[in-house]
Amino acid sequence: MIVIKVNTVEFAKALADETRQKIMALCCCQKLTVSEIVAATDVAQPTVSHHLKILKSAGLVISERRGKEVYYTLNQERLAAGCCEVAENFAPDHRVEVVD
Amino acid sequence: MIVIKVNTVEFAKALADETRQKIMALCCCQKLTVSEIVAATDVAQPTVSHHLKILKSAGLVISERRGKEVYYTLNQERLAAGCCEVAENFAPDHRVEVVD
DNA sequence: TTGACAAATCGATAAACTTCGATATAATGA
DNA sequence: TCATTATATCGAAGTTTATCGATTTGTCAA
Repeated sequence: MIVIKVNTVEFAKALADETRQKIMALCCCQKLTVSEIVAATDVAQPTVSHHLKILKSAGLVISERRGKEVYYTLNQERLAAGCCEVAENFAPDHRVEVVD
Repeated sequence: MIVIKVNTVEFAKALADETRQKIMALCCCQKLTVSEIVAATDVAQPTVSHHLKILKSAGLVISERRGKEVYYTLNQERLAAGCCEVAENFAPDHRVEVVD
């Protein structure tokens, strides 16, 4: 079993924005280009790129260039690990786990 | 079974600060007065009160006045619920649950 | 009711963050 | 090479947030 260590402050900061949560919900189960995310949200392209950068720094999205386009998708494993890490740190009386 | 609905943006914002995470870690398993939290952290009393207010708004701490002092303790149940809510929203392929 | 202590609120300041227009970089096809 | 399209970076403006000193509020005991 692989244990992913997550910096919980960086993790929480990455989540702590409505626009980023929208982006995360969008590319949670699919790969989307920046343009597609821009079209699906109400923010400008540089803003989307900015948020994607923050999410990427936190390890919460994975990117993959295909020609001119870059596809982004949520790193669900990392997200689940972050949630568990937070729960472990602050709610030790409640065992929160990834059940597979 | 009681399902606690958590606003994930407010939840993440409440977590998204190092000082608040320190405070949460401190009063995670015990009741502490504001003075005790001030003594244990490196921040001024008004700052601690400010952070406690944010945590309380998010439902993450419970307070209880006893005479002149106010005791704060982390609401672990709420914290675990928030973690699960985030995981459910953004990592639906990974089942994250509170295991009791 | 007054004095003392704990905690909350106020007000100001500085730092961090979000947003976007303008511009730069990257990739492709003509 | 040049034009075009996609994305990233830059720089500035506006907003939010963290912090703390000063003050207020709440509680109790004398």
